[in-house]
Amino acid sequence: MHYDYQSIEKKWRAQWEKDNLYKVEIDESKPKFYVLDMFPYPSGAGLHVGHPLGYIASDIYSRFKRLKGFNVLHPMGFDAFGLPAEEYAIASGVHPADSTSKNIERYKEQLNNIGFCFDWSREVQTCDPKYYKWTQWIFTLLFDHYYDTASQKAAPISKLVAHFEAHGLKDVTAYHYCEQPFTADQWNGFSTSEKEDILTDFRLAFRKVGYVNWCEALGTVLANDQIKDGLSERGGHPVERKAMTQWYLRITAYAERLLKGLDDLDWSSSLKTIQRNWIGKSEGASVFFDIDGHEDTIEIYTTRPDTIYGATFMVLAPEHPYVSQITTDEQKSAVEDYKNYANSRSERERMSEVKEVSGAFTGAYALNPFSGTKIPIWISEYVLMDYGTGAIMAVPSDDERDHAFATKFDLPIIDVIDKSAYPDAGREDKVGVMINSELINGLEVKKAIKVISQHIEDKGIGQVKVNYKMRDANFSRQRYWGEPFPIVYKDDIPQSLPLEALAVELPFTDDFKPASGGQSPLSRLTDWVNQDNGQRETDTMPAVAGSSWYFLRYMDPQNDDAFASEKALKYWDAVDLYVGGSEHAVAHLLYARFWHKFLFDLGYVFSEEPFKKLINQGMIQGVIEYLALKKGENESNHFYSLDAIEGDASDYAFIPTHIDFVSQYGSDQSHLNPSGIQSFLQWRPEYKDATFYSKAGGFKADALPDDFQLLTKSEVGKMSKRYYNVVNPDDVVADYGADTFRLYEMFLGPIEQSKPWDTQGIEGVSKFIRKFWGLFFDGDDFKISEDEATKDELKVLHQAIKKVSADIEKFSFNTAISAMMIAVNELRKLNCNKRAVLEELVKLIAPFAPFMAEELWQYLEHTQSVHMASYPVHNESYLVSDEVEYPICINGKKRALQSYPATLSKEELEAEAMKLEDLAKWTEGKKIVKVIVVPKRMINIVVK
RNA sequence: GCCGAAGUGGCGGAAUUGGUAGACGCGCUGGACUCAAACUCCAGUGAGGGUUUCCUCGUGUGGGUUCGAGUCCCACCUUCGGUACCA
Repeated sequence: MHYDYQSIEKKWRAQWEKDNLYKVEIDESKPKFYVLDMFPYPSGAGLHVGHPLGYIASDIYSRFKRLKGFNVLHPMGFDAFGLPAEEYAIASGVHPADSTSKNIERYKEQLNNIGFCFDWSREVQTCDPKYYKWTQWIFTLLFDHYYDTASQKAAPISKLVAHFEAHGLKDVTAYHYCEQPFTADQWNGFSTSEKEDILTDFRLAFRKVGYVNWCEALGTVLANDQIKDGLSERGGHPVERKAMTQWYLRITAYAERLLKGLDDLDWSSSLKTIQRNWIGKSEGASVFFDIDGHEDTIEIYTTRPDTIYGATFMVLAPEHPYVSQITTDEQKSAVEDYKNYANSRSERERMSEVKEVSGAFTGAYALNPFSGTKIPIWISEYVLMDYGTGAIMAVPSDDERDHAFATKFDLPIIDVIDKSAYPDAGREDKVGVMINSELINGLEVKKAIKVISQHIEDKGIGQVKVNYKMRDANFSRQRYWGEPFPIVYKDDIPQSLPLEALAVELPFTDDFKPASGGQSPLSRLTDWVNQDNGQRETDTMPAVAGSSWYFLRYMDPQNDDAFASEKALKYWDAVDLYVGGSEHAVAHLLYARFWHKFLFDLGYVFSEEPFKKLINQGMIQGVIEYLALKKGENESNHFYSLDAIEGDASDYAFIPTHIDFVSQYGSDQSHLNPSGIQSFLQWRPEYKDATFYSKAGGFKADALPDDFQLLTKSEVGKMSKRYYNVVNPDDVVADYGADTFRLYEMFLGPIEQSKPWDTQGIEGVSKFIRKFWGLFFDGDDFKISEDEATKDELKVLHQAIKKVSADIEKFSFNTAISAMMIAVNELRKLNCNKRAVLEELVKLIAPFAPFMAEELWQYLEHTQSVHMASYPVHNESYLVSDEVEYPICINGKKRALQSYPATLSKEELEAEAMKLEDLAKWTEGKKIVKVIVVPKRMINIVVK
């Protein structure tokens, strides 16, 4: 019988929806399993074939776990706030709420088309006030807490205030940035505003003036990961540094826990490394240097205190607060000029430039605390205000940048380490013996670091210190389409709103353009801004806000009294398997871990880490097909086949063409044939008069020879609207069916790997599906035998069960599919149509091809869904063979193949092998040194 | 530059973790069916040589360990991803 995937899939999609087949509830009688996908941003372009890769993998795993008896939570939702909808609104006038909900509908349709087992009753949309009410609430918690370093967890600000009232800053155990000590009396005398200024240095959500990545064209601040090569990732606009008051989250308080927590996570080592590098822990010392003729001292941070005798100058960041105080009159103009220069330079200029050393001398001198030498203080942009203390001791002998700086400005260099024992060591390697360093001469570097650090602490000029590269997270965006802050300013003092006042709903507007002076569009809505109790914050939260806790909401999505009930949070606990792209390696995964730890500290969640196991699916890329258009006078007129290009490739412009027109797409032979050229011209009529050149010469479009080929340039790249290479899963599903599509994406290779989309092989899995189907039919009749299965049939079946189960557990879906293909091929050879075998096989394939499996299950006269059945378990006894085929090797090279009864012992096998006549020619005249027998594997005879 | 991952047929990729390299699929070649084509089915398919049942080479390159290496060790090359003045 013909396998009619279209009617089968349509039928079951409707039936499953009607039955609420995938709805899950808390069920204490079953073990739970939480499978999560990174929820998508619903863009206007819709899903392309790359998006479902991870979803298919997690879907198979979810279905497998359910069949294995787990209560599986497998939800889906939408990361619905974000820049693209707003950009689209500015360009088209369509309100982001409208375009977003339309896009979400489209996404859901596409997802359902593929047959995912999402429990849609648990859907979450981050732009829904019912959802972001809780995003705002968590923010208020962050605002109202600080990090207590004694208990190593978050604690309420009220506790801190009580401490201040009784003891001032003294003995406070908190992670904070407050530098001015104060007593209890002073605190109690402070104004509300002064108190708030101090509390700001403690709150986990706080405001500060920061240097931010300002994008004028987009009218907003961007995160580092939204910038590529100094340009905004979206739109490619220039980005500059600008000082603004912004909201920040004090994620740095959690740096150590975020770092330590990685150790126990089942994530790929590369992902963990990325996070470790991002956190960037370093151990060193902070040291105070006296300034010649000034009261103040400059604090520096170094990981190489051992080289302190080699510190021949100091460098401050241009923004360092001391710069103006210490600069001498003679140097004032030079320093001012340099500060202006550094400030004016955009990120792009800094990054695109070849490293060129620049700086200015302040005219001031510091005193090296150990050698006592007067050393000049410079400023340079290579020292960053945001890292360490914004000041360094420069050791040109042992630091590349300091060396380059010293060379350029002719500053002294003193060698302090004898590295003659390590000829391969570089300038910054921590090896060698100290010289020219009075207190530590003769010590090895590692020992010297310890000894000098002790001296530093003993002298009271500094202390051993741990530093992190990670910065506090900028949490403000000057945009419309995001969560409003639950903050009201009263006399400029920010106050968090109580839960009863939440959600602070995003007010309606149809004017999305940024307001002047870096203000969000919300600042124009004065009725909304001005409240009885003060003025609202007009910035909105960044996209990471909503995605930092969405996985908790799925556990109890309708709850209006809590972000999720304690019962749900305790039952579902944490995500057991998280599948998503590595592009979220830093921002999302780090912030989500941070929020989760914070909620854990407060007792709202019951696990310290949110994502126990994480798999990064690779990207499915597109192939971009370019046409070579000759540059020059008749710009729009001359297309060249790739093999007819004359001269330099830079004389040609390569314009992307729609991949639908290209024959042998993605190969070396990709080309436009005459009908492809006609399609191209219909699409781009401006080229209708063009001439097309191949090696055979130039032709007008209406005079192309039949065999004309215009070779195109194929390049693997992003699948994107702008390259006209987007492949919509709906089309593939329409052509081959969802089951084939699912199987094919999995069959392409390991899910972690990236690969270009290529439909070449899809026929293979399509054929497999039809063969599978065919096992159940004789002509048009469903025909199944109730006879007992033979030994051979059972062996084939149980081999498949064993392999497929093991492969799913290790996410090796491509090999699981091969195993099923092998089983089907073998059963066809055996003409097997026995229920005892085929019924098990249907369950085996159900997670991969849910529609076909369900249809066959119904043919097999079951009334309950196959997706609620239980997964087959293999029986080892069917797998044992009576005979084992042994390769017989001479010196490790296979020379013969021989079957022996499986029961033979090592000694018997050796004796049997020695009798083989085939081996005579290899052993003749040689001495047999030894024989290695590995039972069930191989026999190797070593001769000399 | 630094960190991470990976290099296997014409292609996507297997290889029980040190034990028959190339499973499975695509593509290609030949054959059957057909008036013909598609579908389907059968056989072959790493390279080179002997052409029958055989031999040599072969997992990025060069070395090493081992009875035996795609797998382990050392050095190098290439590709992809991350990161970038982090003191």
